[in-house]
Amino acid sequence: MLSIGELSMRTGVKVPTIRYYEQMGLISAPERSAGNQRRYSSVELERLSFIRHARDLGLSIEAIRDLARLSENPDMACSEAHEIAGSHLEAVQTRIERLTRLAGELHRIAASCRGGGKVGECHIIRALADHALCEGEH
Amino acid sequence: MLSIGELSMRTGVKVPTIRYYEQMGLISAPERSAGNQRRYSSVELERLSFIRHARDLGLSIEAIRDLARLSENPDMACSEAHEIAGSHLEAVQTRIERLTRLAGELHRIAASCRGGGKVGECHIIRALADHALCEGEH
DNA sequence: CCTAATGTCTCTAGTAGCTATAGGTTCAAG
DNA sequence: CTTGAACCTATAGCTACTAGAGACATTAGG
Repeated sequence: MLSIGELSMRTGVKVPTIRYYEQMGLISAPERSAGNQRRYSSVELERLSFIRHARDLGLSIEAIRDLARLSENPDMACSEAHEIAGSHLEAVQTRIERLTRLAGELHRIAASCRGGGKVGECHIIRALADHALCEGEH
Repeated sequence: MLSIGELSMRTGVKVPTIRYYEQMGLISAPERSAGNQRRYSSVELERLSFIRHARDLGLSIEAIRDLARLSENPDMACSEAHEIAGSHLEAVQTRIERLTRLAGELHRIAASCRGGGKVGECHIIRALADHALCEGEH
């Protein structure tokens, strides 16, 4: 039986976050010690590791709730899991593209100024004030 | 003199967001009509465009507040502006790298399953449950 | 000039995913 | 048995908005 602190260390999920997940219904309420402290078994350790990993991959709490529900019914078809992972992948790729365009723009803006002059002539400020100076859209 | 709705249309910033920016001190409280409605001049139009553009580039409200303060003192050195833009660029690039690694991992996970089988043998679920199956770190 | 439709006002609460604080209780080591 | 760390609940805060309620203002048409 693990205390919440031990569970936290083993999974890398912070203590308040574990309690938060319990509140959100991502993990179920565990047993309690005589003095009302949470005591976890290896089942919960695995479940929390699963959640941690999925969070690291950027999945939302909602998506994880769905996946976790699926993983508890091993006989269900896994097309839903496939769909969740796929649509998340798409979202991530979209975000990468967007960020890449932004980085290009920012690079251009930042490079236009060595930081030595006065704000009055600063290209950064000017570029930010005037969208028309941008190369692409964002 | 523009109403808040007209200002919104011209800048692409939604009406409640404009009021929110005013509350946050990003823009100052404008004049009011006889009936207590906000009336904006072109000064505020420019300022809000500036903010909009900077937000589009992903800058935080905090950073924008600093930049906007700078842009009002044209005699100040612009090294600070340079620094803000530079450190933001760095943050964006870090995020891109991280996301790219994640996308690779997700792609691998999603590709391992065509969605036809049962959850019990699903590689997506298994991969999420077991970090050790991952290729890189994240 | 009146009416109806639309726009605007303030205030409050909700979103995601936590994090932090306060004030109290329990546990484990010495 | 005492002490100090870990734990408990409950509440508020974070970012950057968004949504809703209920009341007032403006404007175009008749």
